[in-house]
Formats: sequence, structure tokens, C-alpha cells
Amino acid sequence: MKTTHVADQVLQAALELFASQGYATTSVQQIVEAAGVTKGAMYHYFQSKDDLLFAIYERMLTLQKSHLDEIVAVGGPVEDVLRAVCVDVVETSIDFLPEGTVFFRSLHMLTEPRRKEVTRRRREYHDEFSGLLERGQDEGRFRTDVPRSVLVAHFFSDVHYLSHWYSPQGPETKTEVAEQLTGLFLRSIAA
Amino acid sequence: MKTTHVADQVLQAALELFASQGYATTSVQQIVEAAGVTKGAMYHYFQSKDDLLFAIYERMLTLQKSHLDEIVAVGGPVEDVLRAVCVDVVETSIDFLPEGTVFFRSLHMLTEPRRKEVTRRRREYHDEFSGLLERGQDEGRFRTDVPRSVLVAHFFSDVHYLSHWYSPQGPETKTEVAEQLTGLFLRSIAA
DNA sequence: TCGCACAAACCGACTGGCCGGTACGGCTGC
DNA sequence: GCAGCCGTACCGGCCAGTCGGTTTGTGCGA
Repeated sequence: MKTTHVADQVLQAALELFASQGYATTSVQQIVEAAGVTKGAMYHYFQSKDDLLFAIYERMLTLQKSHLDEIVAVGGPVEDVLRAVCVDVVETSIDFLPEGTVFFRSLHMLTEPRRKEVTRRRREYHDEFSGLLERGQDEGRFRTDVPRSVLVAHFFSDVHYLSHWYSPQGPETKTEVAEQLTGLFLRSIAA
Repeated sequence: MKTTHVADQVLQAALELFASQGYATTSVQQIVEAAGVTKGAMYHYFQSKDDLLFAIYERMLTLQKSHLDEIVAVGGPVEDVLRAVCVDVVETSIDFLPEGTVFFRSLHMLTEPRRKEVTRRRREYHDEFSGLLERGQDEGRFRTDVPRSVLVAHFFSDVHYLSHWYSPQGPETKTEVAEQLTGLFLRSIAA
């Protein structure tokens, strides 16, 4: 376990650099210098620069999915479940703000098969979310005059946009923003 | 009709390539080939690759601002003005979907002074939008229990996200989506 | 406890290719 | 014959990835 140290440091440095400079404009040399290791060490743990990027996506996707599953498993009235999911997604996204930046900005840099997988897993996630909306609609809780896909996009747009404006140093706390955005969303989709 | 000027063809090709591949991974050679001209011709009209990117931003910013000013100038009840602004922004963003993709994905690639200017003009735009919200709040039409900055972000997140999910070939027309998203937003911010 | 063997971890100079940008010459319309 | 317009060949620099070699850790027999 001690040897994952190098890999972790590299990933962390890569994440920060990708988030601040972008993937394409960050050289492997910069990453290894920031991580305090050498190219040789890095290429011992990763096959390519692309691997670094994918590892970041991997972690993010796995985390999001497990959170969603956990909350849905608890069960309860659909509105409560949806509220909990929304709040959690926003909070998690704030906890992982740099990942979010990289996530949306650099997706097109991933090599084809990996990009496809990311897209697939992301769609799975959206589908599960959409399922909640459908259940709510069936129960007459949510409006049906707007396509579900638009409602889904409407919510995830907020999540996506967080990394463009939210700052932990700003006036609002993570929890406040999560409640506020969730509140806005739930009100807009109510039947 | 020989005369879609070389500069225009280059810009158009650059826009499409930047939108589909990203700025950093698109070479000048690719751009000039797609535009059917040569490097020499391109560098006769543009000083650098960066110029191409900035020109795209320039056009977008100018367009958005002029639309906003026009609508605000018409005047009327604040809710009507805001509705018109929102619908227009969404529709315009759909008309200029590739620009939107490039806009948010490649901002960090612009050289420092230019990035600052883009940010400044964008903030101006947001401030004007925020001014509308403030007026509505003063008149008791919009809620005041959520910070205005969050409301602004909430709306622009939708605009931003359009390029990630909307397709002109999809089931919804531009106008429908504009009405739907605007409707969701206005309902969520009502007093 | 020590010597040894072997593998995993790590180092960093090097390379081949690409890319942004330039130099310069020729062409064309006025 | 001049001035903008454009083609072409080329350059210096950078960058991902490699590769031969060195170090560090570890198990083991004596």
C-alpha cells in the first residue's frame, strides 16, 4: 500500500493541473515535477497521459453512482428521495470541484473507447435519475407537460455549472447552495 | 460568389474544428485544409491561432449583448422583459451551438489579457441580467430568500448546458426548449 | 546474522514527430 | 510597377513516450 503513494501523488497533481490549465496544455513533465517524482516513476504506474485522465473520470463516476444507489436504496416518498439525491449530488460536486472542471472540459480529449464508456456510465446515471422523475410523474407529483429529458438536463445543468461560479470562499456554504438549487428545481417541476 | 472571404472561411472551419476536437488538439494545418486555403493566406489575416479563438468569442459576446440591450430597451413589466430575455438567450444559444461549446470549453486557452476581457464582458452581461432580477424583487415579483447570484447561475447553467445535450435533430424544437426552460426558471424564482 | 539472487521500483537522457509561426518569392489587378 | 494577396518550404521548440541502466526491497539458505 505504501507504493500507491507515488500513483496517488501523480493523480492529485494531474487533477490540479488539468483543472487549472487544461489537459492538452499540461505536459507530463509538469505533472511529475508537481508530484515530486520522475517520468520513469509515473510511466511505471500509468501507461499513458490518457490513463491519468481516465483514472480521474473513473473515480468520479464510481463515487456518484454509489451515492445514488445508496440513497435510492433507502427508499421513501419519491419527493424525499429526489430531494436527497439532488442535495447529495450538489454537495458531492462541490466537494469535488476540480474533478468537475476536468470532467466536462476534457471529455473530448479521452481516446474513443474510453470516452464511450464514460458517456455510457453517465447515461446510466441520468437514466436512474430520470426513473425517479417518472415515478413521481406516475404518482401525480411532478408535471408532465415538459419532456423528462428536459427536466433531467435542467437539473444537471446546475451541477455542471457549479465549477464555473461556486467558490468555497464565497458567501454561500456548500449546504446552503445545495438546498437552494434543489429547492429551485423541485419547485419548478412540481405538478 | 467567390467571395465568402478567406477570413470567413477560416473562421468557420476553425469554429467547427474547435467545437468537435477542442482548441489545443486542432492544428493550424487542419484548419487551413478544412477551409481550403493555405497557412500563408491564414496568417495574412490573423496574427496567431489565438486570434482565431478570440474572434469567435468576440462575435458571440457582441451578439449576446446587442440582443439583451434591444430587448431591455423595449421595456414593459419586468416579468415580460425577463421572459423575453430568457427565451432569446436560449434560442440564440441554440442557433450558435458550436460557439457555445467552444465558449465554455476553451476559455482557459485564451491568452491572459484576452481571457480577462472576455470575463469582464461576460460579467457585464450577467450584471445586467441580475439588474432585471433586482427590479423584479423590488417590485415584489421575485423571491428574495435565495441570493441573486445563485438565481443568475441557475439560469445561465441551462444556457451553458445546452451544447451538452440539445440536438437540432432531437424531438424538441428550438422554440419549445426555450419556452420550457424559461418556464421552469420563472416558476422557480416567482415570489 | 550475513551474503546473495532476483524482481520490482525508479531514473533521466534521448528520440521521432508534430506544430505554430516565418521568410520569401511569385502572382494579379489596378 | 507597385501593393496587397497568397503559396511553399522550412525552422526552432516542445512533448509523449522509450529504454538501458541503477537502486531498493525481499525472501532464503547457510
